[in-house]
Amino acid sequence: MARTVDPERTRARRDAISSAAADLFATKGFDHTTAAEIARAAGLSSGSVFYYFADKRAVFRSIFEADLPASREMVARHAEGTDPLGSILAMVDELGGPAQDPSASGILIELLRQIDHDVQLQIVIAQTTEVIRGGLVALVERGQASGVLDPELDPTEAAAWIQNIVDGAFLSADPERDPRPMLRRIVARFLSTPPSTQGGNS
Amino acid sequence: MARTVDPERTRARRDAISSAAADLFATKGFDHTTAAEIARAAGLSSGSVFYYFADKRAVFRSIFEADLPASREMVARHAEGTDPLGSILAMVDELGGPAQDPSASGILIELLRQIDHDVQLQIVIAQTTEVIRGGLVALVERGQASGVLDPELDPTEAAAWIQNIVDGAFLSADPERDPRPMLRRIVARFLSTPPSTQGGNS
DNA sequence: GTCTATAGCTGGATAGAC
DNA sequence: GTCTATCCAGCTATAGAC
Repeated sequence: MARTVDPERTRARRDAISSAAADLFATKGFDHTTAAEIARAAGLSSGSVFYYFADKRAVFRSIFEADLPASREMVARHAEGTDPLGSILAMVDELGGPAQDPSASGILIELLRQIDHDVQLQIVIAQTTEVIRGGLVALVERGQASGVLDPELDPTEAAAWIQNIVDGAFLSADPERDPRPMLRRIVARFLSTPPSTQGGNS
Repeated sequence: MARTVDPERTRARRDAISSAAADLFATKGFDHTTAAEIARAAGLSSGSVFYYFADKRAVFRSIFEADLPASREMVARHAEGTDPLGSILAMVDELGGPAQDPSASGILIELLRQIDHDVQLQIVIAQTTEVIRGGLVALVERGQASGVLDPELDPTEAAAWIQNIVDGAFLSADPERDPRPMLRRIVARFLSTPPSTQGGNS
C-alpha cells in the first residue's frame, strides 16, 4: 500500500519552490515577489505554495536553512591543517566567491532587510553565523599561538570583522571582477603580526 | 505684498517630512512605511506629503540628496595636507562613524534594496559615490608617489575597496562598539607598502 | 497649502471543487 | 495534493472642500 505522501517528492517540490523563490527574491525583493509568481516559476499554482509552506516568510527562510549544514561541512573541512592563515584565506575564498554573482548579492541584501522582521529567520542565521565564526575563531587562535597572527587581536572580534569584510564584498557585486584576490590581501594583512612594531607592554 | 509661497517654510516642511521618513524607512523599511505614517511623524496629513513630493520614492530620494554637497565638502576638507594616509583614515573615520547607529545601518540596507528600482536614485547615489571615490583616489595616488602606500595597487580599485570595507561595517551595526579603530587598522594595512617583500619586476 | 475622504488597485491567504 | 476563485485588508495617490 503506497503511503499517501511520498516524502521524496514532497522534498523535491519544496526545493523547487525554494529555489525559484530565491531567484525572484534576489532580483525583485521579498515584497515585490508575489506568491503567484513563485508558483508560476516553480511550475505549480499559487494555492500549492501555501500547501508546502505556512506563509511567504517560510519560503524565504527555507533558502537559508540549507546553509547551516553546508557551513558546518565547510568549517570542518578547514579545521585541520598546519597553516591556520592559509585555512582562513581558503574559507574567505569560499565565502566571498559568490559575491561576484549578482543574485547572491541580491539575496544577501534581502536577508538584511527581512531579518529584523522574522525571529525564526534570526535563529537560522545566527546559527550559521556562529558556526562560521567559531571556525574562524579557532583558526585565529591557532595562528596566534604559532606566532603568524597578531596576538593583540581578540579572536572573536577579528572573526566578526572577517565576516564583515566578506559581506562588504557582496554589496558591490560585479560579475566581471573576482573579489577573492583583494579579499585575501585585506584579510591577510588585517590579521598578520606587525613586522617589527614592538608593542611595549612593560 | 507677501509672496504666495514662503520658500524657507517650504524647505522646512520638506526637511521635516524627509527626516521623519528616514527614521521610519530605516526601522520598518520602505514598503512597510505608509505615507500616512510619514505624515503623522512629520506633523501633517497624508495628502500633504504628496504636495511636497511627487510620490513616495521622491521622499526616499530626498534623504540622500543632502549627502552630495556634504560629501563634496568632506572631500575638499581632506584633500590638502601632508599625510595622505592620515587623510584617508580621517575620511574612513567620518564615513564609518555612523555605522554604530542602527538607523544609519537600516537606511543603507534599504538603499541597497531600492536602488535597483529607481533610476533617479541611482544617479544621486552614483554622484555621491564618485565624489568620495575621487577624493580617495587622489589621496591614494599621492600616498603612492610619496612611497607610503603600495604602488602595486590600482588607485581606483583600492578606493572602491575602502568604500566596500566601510559599508561592510554598517551591516553589523552595534551601538556598543565603535567600529572606527578596526576600520583604521584594516584600511591602513590594506594600503600600506609591503615592509620588505620586494616585488621582483624584471 | 493643507485638510478629509475615497477611488482604485494589489496581493496574501483561504475555501472548496476535483 | 493541487487547482481556481475570491475575500479582504491595506495602501498610494488624487479630488475637492476650506
